[in-house]
Amino acid sequence: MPNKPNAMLELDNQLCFALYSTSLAMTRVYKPLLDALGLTYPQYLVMLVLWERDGLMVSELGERLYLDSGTLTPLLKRLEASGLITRIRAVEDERRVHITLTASGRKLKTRAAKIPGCILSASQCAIPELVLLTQQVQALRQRLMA
Amino acid sequence: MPNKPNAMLELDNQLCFALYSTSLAMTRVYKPLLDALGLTYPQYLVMLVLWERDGLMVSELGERLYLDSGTLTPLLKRLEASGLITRIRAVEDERRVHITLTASGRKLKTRAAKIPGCILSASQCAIPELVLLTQQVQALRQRLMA
DNA sequence: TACAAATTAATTGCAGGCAATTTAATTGCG
DNA sequence: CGCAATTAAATTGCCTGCAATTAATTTGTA
Repeated sequence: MPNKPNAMLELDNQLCFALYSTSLAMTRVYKPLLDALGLTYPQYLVMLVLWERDGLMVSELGERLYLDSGTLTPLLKRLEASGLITRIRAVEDERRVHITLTASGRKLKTRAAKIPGCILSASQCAIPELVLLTQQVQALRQRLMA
Repeated sequence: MPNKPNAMLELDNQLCFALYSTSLAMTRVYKPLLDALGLTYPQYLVMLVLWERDGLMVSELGERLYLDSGTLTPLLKRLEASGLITRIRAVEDERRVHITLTASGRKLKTRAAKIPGCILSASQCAIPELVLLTQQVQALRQRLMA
């Protein structure tokens, strides 16, 4: 009965592509702001986690960001090389590595505090709608991971 | 007045991270389905475009997917090596390269037609909500790119 | 017509993501 | 206790994204 038999295969009908392309568009908006801090977008996410709670293990960072050690280990080495974090093996269990902010890493939070406002204005979106959209996308994520 | 001065910097309040993590979660759901077709997710997106309209130039594919030649050229070479497309320089303007489906590439559409239904059921989401969410995310993309 | 400007892909180099494997340390069970 | 199973992080290899540059072609204009 549908007059478009392949409507579900059309690119612009697909939520996956909307998410994919919008996420990349978002990263492009962040790029100049993060360049000024010397961070990439995934590195910024790690810093957000650590600014909330310092001293996490690599695996705890991974649970928070839904990323694995194959992604995080080299990224964390670069953050360490930038002087923003330290990577220290736990003495009580030497398999574990604790990620801790340096003074410089903690200090960066002040400058980063300006970023969300810039993104908000770039998104041209009222805050209540933005909060709702965030919750809807988060709910979708939970269903996809189930 | 806010009791959470840094609420905007919290990871789970950020739309960007919701989009980023949900887009990656979506790709993970696609992975086993696309493995069966021998495609990666971005390669699948290129195939979606070509199934809608064949013979596009690299730059037209890029406009449709919001990707540049630095991403597309190697990806298209891999699709060519897989025997799904041909890359042919236009005779009327030899700067341009037309991307055309092979018989094998056209045929793959039949098998791919089952994928959207699988994703729909994985998303555990009613179609009207899904359509609305897609439109909202697309609208955000347009505002971010403005 | 000659030649600078533009356009289109391709190339280079770097930083993710992620599957698969490896290394090292710890747990737990016989 | 001894040793297999488990766990945590690191490593390897491949495929994106993307900035910056290059190469080749075409356009437009003096």
